[in-house]
Amino acid sequence: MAEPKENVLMEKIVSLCKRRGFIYQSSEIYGGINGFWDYGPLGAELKRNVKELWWNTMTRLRDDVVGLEATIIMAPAIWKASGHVDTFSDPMIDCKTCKGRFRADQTDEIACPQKPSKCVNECHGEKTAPRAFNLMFQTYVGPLQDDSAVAYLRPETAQAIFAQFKNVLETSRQKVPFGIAQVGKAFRNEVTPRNFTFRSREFEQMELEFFIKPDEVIEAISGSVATVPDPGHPGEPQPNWGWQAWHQYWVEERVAFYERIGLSRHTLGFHVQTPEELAHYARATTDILFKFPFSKRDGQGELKGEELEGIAARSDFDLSQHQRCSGKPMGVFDDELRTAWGKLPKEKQDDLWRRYCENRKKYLTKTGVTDEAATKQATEDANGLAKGQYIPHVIEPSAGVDRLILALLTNAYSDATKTDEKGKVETTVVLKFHPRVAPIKVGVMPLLKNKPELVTKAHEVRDLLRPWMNVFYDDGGSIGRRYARQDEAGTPFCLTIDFDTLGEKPELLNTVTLRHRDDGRQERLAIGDLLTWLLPKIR
RNA sequence: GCGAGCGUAGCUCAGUCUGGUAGAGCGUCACGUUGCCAACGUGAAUGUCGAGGGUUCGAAUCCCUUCGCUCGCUCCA
Repeated sequence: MAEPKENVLMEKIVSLCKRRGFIYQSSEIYGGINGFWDYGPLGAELKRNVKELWWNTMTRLRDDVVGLEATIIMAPAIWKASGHVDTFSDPMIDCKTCKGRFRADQTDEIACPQKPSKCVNECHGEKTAPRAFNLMFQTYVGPLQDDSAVAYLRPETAQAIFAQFKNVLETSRQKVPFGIAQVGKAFRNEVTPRNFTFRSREFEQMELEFFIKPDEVIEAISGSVATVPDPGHPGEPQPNWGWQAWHQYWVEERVAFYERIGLSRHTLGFHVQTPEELAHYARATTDILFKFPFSKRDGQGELKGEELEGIAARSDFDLSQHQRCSGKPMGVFDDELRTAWGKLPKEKQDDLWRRYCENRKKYLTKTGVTDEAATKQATEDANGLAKGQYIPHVIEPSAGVDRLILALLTNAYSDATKTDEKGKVETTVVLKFHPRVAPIKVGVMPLLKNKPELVTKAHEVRDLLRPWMNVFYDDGGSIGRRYARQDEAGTPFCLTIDFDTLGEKPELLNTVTLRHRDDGRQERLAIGDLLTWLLPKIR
């Protein structure tokens, strides 16, 4: 395989991250630990900005989403209900002869790589016994380390949202449709961490669970479910939206978010999961991808991209599971539904009742409930619908923070080599972050540091801006070198305090040079106008 | 976890084959200088050559183990 220049780009990014203090390897002085990464001074600011923007966009700027911050260790039963205890532990078999690794439950289906005419369990390769690969980190709660004390570090933040659904519903004065958002750490004991921070064992997620009414309920209340328009943003949420409209709405909302922080649509990719790829409970999943240098290529040689976020329509699976496993009701009561139901013609009632019942039964049967018990429970659930009760469905936009950070770094990276008059070749690096995510918003520098009046004035400008944004003060070296340092950190603006600031040209008294990172352009701004100029650009 | 490659200063890398006790460029720091894009001068710091063990009079260099990184199998946010 040709050594692609993409790998060279990745290497440049990794070394820049270390050199400038974005990302370090965890525990480096002890030799490091595989799959764990620390954020340095610039990385911590960048990450904080990204999480704050997400939080503000998803919760504070909306009426219909509230926040949650749950613990990392939860009752282990949650992970039984969610399916993680079972599905995260595929028994695997290794073949010592052909070096292949196979799922133990598929050895009679997969062809042997060396003898494709035979399947794996018929070939003569020397195979290991099946070994469990549980991807959840285990620990013990309390001093006794026995089986009853086993607990897990959460492999996703989502389940806490489902587990606290009723509490939030009852204390937030929200009604379906509404969402619960959470940002936090999650842990997966990945078989092979890869691609810098892209697949880590400890990572951070930004997840929204947006609860909606089942289509049958929409139909009962609004007469019919809105048809989904052509691709694109479907506009302001409407009462007659079913899961498809809501799913499309969230995909477009999320893309708009990425665009607002500098990832234009052409840097993103989309993957609509095929029916075979979908989890059995999912109605649809659209992945938003970013074209990383290490991404695989499609038939035309175009980068396909790697997943930043998945937006899944998960039906009522999660709440149903927790209702079934905890024995606590997870349904909601909807007065509007009860009233509307009473006014429906008998045929319509019967039709909706039958469809809701069928969907409930389909779910219950798939979880292993006997046909008889499933019929009984589904009938009860459908009778509840007629009284205004249902289990909400959910749309889940789930994003990886660290992956997004890596995407922003990759997207921002730009370098150029130039030769000076002495023939010396140097490489200049500019990180073209969108000002909203840039770790340092503005560099403040006196033109010369041996002129105390310049330094004093520069300190004043720094102190003026500091309460509002992350400011970096620098008086070391030539002005060009200081600009270059800020370019490498991705600082969008630099302010230089010069003799005109002090009134050498009286008409320029109390103005500073504002220098733009991406093109070096300069303009003159009054110190008194700085905040009104800067704030809209960084928020 | 399996297979392949790699690991020398903050970064990029030379030195490893042919053992003799560690170097370059860039960066960093201090002082001087400085009139808008990595200017210059002087001075300084930094490595138990990824870690541990072995062979040897002597190991960055040869051998073993281990940790980490990259790539493939597998998995996902």
